[in-house]
Amino acid sequence: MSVQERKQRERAERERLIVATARELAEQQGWDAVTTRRLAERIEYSQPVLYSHFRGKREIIGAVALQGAAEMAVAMRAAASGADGPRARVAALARAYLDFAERNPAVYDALFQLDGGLAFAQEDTPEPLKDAFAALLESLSEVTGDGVEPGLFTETFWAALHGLATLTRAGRLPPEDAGPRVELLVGRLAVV
Amino acid sequence: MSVQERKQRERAERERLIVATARELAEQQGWDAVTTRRLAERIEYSQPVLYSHFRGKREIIGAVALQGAAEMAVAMRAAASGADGPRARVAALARAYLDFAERNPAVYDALFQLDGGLAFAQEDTPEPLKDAFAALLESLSEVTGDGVEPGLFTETFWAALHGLATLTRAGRLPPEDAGPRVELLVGRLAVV
DNA sequence: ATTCGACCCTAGCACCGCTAGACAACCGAG
DNA sequence: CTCGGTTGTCTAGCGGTGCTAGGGTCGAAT
Repeated sequence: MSVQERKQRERAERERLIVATARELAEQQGWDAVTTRRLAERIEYSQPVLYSHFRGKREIIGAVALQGAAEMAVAMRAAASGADGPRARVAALARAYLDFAERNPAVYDALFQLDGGLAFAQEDTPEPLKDAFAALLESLSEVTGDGVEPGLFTETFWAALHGLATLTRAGRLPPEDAGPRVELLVGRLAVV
Repeated sequence: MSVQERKQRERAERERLIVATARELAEQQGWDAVTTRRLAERIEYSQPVLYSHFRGKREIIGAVALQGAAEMAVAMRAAASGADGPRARVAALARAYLDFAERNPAVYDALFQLDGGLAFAQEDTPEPLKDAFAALLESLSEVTGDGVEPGLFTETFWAALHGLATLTRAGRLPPEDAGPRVELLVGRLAVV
């Protein structure tokens, strides 16, 4: 049995390598540069090996997205716990969100921009995604205000942050006033 | 001279045909289906003809985007002029924006999601883009509130709408509560 | 009528995601 | 210890992509 176990371990290790390499390549040169050929070459296997781990490129993107969601949840909770009071917490959360998007553009794209074949906002949504949303909700439910469902508020707040993140990075918004825009958003949306 | 003029006219007409066909194909089957081969076949010319009008696929996307920006500006002003009072005007504007994004997904993508090679938020930004932004600013500057620059407010409001539009269409947000989310956003961001 | 230039098409390049089928290496049974 | 069979990997190739070089045709101007 130990032989099979070793093989399984090696297989899992190689799968991690694939995901890590895809992510690295995407962060370095963008997702367009992540081709199955290049990816295969970097992990020093032939292309078909990729398809023994994933159905296709889409699933690889999905795997990177899940990894990113877990990291994002951690980052959100860290930012929230480092601030005093609901208002400051939400401000810190918003800044941390945009910071994450800016520092990990490829991961952010895998999560929210590209098709990774993942289900969102449903029962069969993968746990990391649900948890990342929960991390936002934890802080945002403190400033939701009366008569509004916290889930709905979180969705709206998140969408606003997402808009800022994507439009800024796509060059649609000038990067200079990023700070004031976040302040404005938090100041108006959060009810203290 | 009249021969040259006729040729120029025919050339311009064909260029319009290319853009219209690209847009149509994109709305019907998505931008992935807009390949130079398919596009060439539909306009009943060979591929290289496309390249005598545009540098490449990117520029075709850009042309569709410019067309869309002009239409969007018209739609925004129409929605604004049909409502009484600043608050109702902004609500109508927001609904019209999301409606435009939902009804013309391919055009919306060309504008804000894909790379059409256009400059945004700069001096050399094409006029239609500037004007679409101006159309938003006209209504939003009425509800900006004190101590906030209307341009900054418009950018923030727009980003929030963009987030709602893209996340909803990408299946990241459940479509059911789209209405309440817009209400919440307008209610909190707009200062009456 | 002839030359010349503008125009368009055929054919092809390098790349893409993905897969069929050949081959080698290794495991377990006799 | 040998031998079948399974498991795993690779080479090669399919149909597609954006884009372009080069040849040929056709009409305008001399």
